Amino acid sequence: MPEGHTIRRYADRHRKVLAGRKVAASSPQGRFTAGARRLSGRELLDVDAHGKHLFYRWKRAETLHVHLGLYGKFKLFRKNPPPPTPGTRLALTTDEVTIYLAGPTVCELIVPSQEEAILARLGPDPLKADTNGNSAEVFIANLQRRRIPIGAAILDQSVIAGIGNIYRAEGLFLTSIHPETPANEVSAAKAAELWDKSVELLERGVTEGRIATLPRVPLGKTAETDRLYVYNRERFPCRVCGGPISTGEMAARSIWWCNTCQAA
DNA sequence: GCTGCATGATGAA
DNA sequence: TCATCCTGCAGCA
Repeated sequence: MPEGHTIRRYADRHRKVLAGRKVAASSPQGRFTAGARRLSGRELLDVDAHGKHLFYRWKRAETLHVHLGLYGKFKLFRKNPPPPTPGTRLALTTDEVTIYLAGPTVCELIVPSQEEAILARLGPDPLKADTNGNSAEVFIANLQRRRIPIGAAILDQSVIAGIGNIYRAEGLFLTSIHPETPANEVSAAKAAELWDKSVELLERGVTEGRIATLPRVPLGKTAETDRLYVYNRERFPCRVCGGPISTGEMAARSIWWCNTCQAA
């Protein structure tokens, strides 16, 4: 379930439990044995997140780069960890915690030039808006350079980093932008609104640990569609106007919108 | 128990 | 545009 908020939470959690400690590493699955051996026993210095990418920095070793893709997951155990499943790509352990990583698209060691290349092809991260003062302007400029529909543009991680399929649909709905609108035809003011809404939604996701876009959602178990406006809600009326929710495909992913609330 | 789909991204065609 | 990576789970028998 990894959009940008999930990745940020992993970074924060892993920094908290691993930074400043020597970490034992192994690859139960065997597909990262050499890398794990290289890291094992080193001290973790810091963990960074940008968009959906994670960077683990070590004393006297290369940087561990992880991208979870669609299936990847971390699991953290404080004590009595179960044995790793056969698919566990990487196990990180200290005296206090055991972390298992399964199913990532990327799990590799990289040198600084490779990290620079990764960051160079990522757009601004709404979760870093306060440290990168010109992020909104960069995002707006990125949109103005593209003629593709904005619903496709904001899934492109080089335009804005960290948005996934749920935030795409919800962000466009909450800013009344029709997903088919060509990116370069969205006004700067509207684009700024979309950036601000993305910041707000992702920050809320980090705080709450799940994606909720309705103003008030009861804590505890709720169906996903009870927390959202349009995503996966083609069987429900629009929460704002009562009209039908439309669905289709854009950038090879399903998308949902309201033709009335989101003007073409 | 099986099937298909999912909050992602890439590389081949 | 499509197949692939590879995991978990909802929905259905």
